[in-house]
Amino acid sequence: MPSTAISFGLEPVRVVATRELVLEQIQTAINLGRFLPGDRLPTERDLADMLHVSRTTVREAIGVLQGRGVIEVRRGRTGGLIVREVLRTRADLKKLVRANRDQLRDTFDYRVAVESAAAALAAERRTRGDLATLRGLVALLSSIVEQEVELTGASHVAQFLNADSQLHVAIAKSARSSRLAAAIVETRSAMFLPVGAVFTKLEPTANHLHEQVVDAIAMRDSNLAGQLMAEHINATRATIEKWL
Amino acid sequence: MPSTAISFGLEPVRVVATRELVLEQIQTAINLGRFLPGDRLPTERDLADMLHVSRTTVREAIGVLQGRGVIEVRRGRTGGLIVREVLRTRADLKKLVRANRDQLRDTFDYRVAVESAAAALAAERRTRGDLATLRGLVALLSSIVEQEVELTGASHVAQFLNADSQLHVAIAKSARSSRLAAAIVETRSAMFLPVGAVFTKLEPTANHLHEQVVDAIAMRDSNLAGQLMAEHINATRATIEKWL
Amino acid sequence: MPSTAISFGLEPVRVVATRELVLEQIQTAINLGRFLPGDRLPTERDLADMLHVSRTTVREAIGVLQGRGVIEVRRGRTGGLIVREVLRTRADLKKLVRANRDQLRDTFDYRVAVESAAAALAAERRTRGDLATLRGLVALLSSIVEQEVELTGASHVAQFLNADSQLHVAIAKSARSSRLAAAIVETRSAMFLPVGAVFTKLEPTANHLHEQVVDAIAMRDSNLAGQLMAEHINATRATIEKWL
Amino acid sequence: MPSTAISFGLEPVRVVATRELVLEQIQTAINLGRFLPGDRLPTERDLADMLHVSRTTVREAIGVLQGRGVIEVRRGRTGGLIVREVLRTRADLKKLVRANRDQLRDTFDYRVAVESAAAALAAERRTRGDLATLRGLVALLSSIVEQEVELTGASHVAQFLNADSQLHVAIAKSARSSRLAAAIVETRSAMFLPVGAVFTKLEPTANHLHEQVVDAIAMRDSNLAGQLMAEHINATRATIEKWL
DNA sequence: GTGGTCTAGACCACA
DNA sequence: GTGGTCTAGACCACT
Repeated sequence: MPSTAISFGLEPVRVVATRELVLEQIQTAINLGRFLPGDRLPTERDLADMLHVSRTTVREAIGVLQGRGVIEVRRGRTGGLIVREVLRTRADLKKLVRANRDQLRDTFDYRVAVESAAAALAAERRTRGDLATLRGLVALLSSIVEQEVELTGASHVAQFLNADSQLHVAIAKSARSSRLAAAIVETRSAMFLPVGAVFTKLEPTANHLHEQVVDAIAMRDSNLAGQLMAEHINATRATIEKWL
Repeated sequence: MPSTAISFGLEPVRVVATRELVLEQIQTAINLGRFLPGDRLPTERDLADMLHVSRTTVREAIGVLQGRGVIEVRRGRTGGLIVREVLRTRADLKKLVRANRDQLRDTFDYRVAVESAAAALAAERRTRGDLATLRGLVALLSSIVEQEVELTGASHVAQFLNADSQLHVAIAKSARSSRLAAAIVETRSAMFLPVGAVFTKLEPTANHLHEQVVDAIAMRDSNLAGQLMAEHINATRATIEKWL
Repeated sequence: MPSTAISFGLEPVRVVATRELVLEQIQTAINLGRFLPGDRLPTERDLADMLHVSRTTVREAIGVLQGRGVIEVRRGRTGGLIVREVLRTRADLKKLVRANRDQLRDTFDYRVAVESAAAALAAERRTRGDLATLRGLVALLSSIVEQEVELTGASHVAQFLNADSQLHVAIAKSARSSRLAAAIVETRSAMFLPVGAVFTKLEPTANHLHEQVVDAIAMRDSNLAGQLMAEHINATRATIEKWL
Repeated sequence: MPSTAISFGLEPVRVVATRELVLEQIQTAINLGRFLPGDRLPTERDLADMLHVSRTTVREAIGVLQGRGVIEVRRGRTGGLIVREVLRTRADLKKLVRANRDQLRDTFDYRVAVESAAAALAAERRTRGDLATLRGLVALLSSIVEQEVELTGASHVAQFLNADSQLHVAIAKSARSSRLAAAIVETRSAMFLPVGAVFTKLEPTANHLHEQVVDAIAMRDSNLAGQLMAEHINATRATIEKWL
């Protein structure tokens, strides 16, 4: 039963400044691997257009990201906003992740719920076009896993995560559910830190469950798709929990 | 695959004014039946304290609610903010709900995902205290269903919905998942209109599935709890879809 | 040409508290002789109803009037709000009036404008009923002038002023002009002090010009009515100016 | 004779919120043509200073004006509060004016009274400086009337009305009467709609009576000045009445 | 003691 | 440097 303190269900509101939202958007995009280390972000002007805010506001967010060491601003013709290689000691990361342990567990519970539901619904609702997209993304992931690693381990993982995110979102889209899709994007961004901390190099098996999930979706086996997805996420959870 | 337009995952930010958040909080509390028609909301000053905003901001939200006809403002010592009986023709409601049909379906998909996950987790994690709370709420619901109806049908339903909301949130709390709890609160508020439109009087069976879900939670049968909850919500969905 | 300071015609606004308006209304009614010394005002409750404000607000105004010595509050069955005899030395009054000399002149200019216009229009537009009313009021005034003076001089004058005000307002009403009527009421109240100060007893001729004005109105002689009214007011002005 | 209902001269008080006064001030300034379509009002902060109120209060008034479509709000460095071109069909205007026909007549009666009184007094009291000002304004009006019309008819008229208002107020100032001046400003604002509706383009003769009035003032012919002014206003009245 | 109004000042987002 | 938003506190009018 609700405690008397919130007996009316009224909780303090959190004011969100526009610049925070902008900051979050860009940081999230980087976290999700949309921009890999060394990549150039769109110009300030383009970012402002995309986000429907003024350049001033974008600049403020950029300033913060620069301060965080996430991006580097280079001037001149060859310049722009360059995503930096994130260099953090694993010990630092572990400390950081541990501090948010409860939140992490909460997020995992939520991920299992939404991602397996999305997979189950996708099995019911996917079109042939959806399936092609999913297969394509699985293939892309395989090629990333198997590629010659010329990059640092971190970048390799980042590249994988980018495609991985696309796949999970594509599943939610095949499920025709915008709320689930939004939830997936949001939680993946929230998980970036622990995932980046734990997976410093790709296991050859990283993509196996993906294939099985997509197969289940192909076969329209709703229960199986949901179950496999839950397994997949719980596997990640287990790996991280062990590491902690 | 994501369209090129959002190829970077950067979407326009939605600036959220504090007053909108306040408005949403209060409207949600009313939608969930935390305040029944005829009830008095906390005073403006108390709301401001609860929500950690200034009275001015609260008043702006109050003004909107007044404009919507949701509350009535009475001045003087014995005055206050009174929740109004919402009087809309069923035809109007049907039109309104139909206009948001896609959104409604999306919400139901999402509800099935989060509520059944919450029930399943609750079966694993509930304490004895949680169970007592859940049983208590089920009993409360039963008594509401069985009571002599001296109220209007709408008020009777509203009273039921309030206790119903409390039960569902209590399940999420038993699952020790704040994200799921928040999702449940949010979606229930979003469903306020269609539910209010369809259920104009309580069926004697309205509470049966609740009992079964709580029994499954009591027996720590995770799968069953999740399954029954999904059934429960899908039953509501079916009723509404049929009505449309 | 407007000075640069108010080049936009925007001047500071004066905030008017409700209690001031209530105070003004009651004070004005007394100034105009609507309530004579010794009269009882309506009860607080009735005043509140008449003025469309709460009793609290009326009480505040009453308090001020009591403080000014304008009314006396008597408790009990025979009690009520009693208008007091105003006792001021003539020297005090002269000082008071002199302090507002400019304003007084301004008001006279304005009175000449509106009252003679009202008289002129009344000559054009009066009905037979209007005329009867006007004649009645002139007769009333005559009877007051001629009556045995049992009262103090001040009360006698006050009684006269009351009827006098009614006549002037009746003329504006015969002119079918609410703006002019309102202006007349307002200015007469503003003139109360100087007039009360100067006319301590009634001249036998006090009513003569009234008769002539009403005659002109009866004959529908617009110009004459306006001219006589201007004369009438300018006579008062001259008397006061001489006294100052 | 006054009805018993107001037998004590006590009428309901009208509570005036500061924001209403502010609204009125700004709307009046625009009505009088102090700000022409396309002009920028002073900034919110400046208006607050001028009107001796807080910016919040100004903003409330601004919001109403925006809602009325009277001004347009532009953000940013080059933004501000811009007076909009009022576009209403003449049929709409006619309907609007007709609805207030009684009030319009009342206002005209009052205008004749105060404006001709002001002109008459100005003839007696004007200084040489006043005369120069008056002549200047008449010349300005002439130049407006004769100018090549590159503007829309409405703007041309608005420009004329602005100077016209200045002239009439200047006459009241020459009369050394603040009450008359205030009355003139107020009534001119009240006539904004009908005048704007009727005079869609300037007649070449629009300024002729002005010249004659000022000549009469110059010659210190009080009666003539008042008479001509009355004629001038009655001419306008006749034009409008005919149009209705 | 409730809602209604106003203030003075601050910071934000925009162009 | 503009409008947009929020705050904290005060006083007022109502019942």
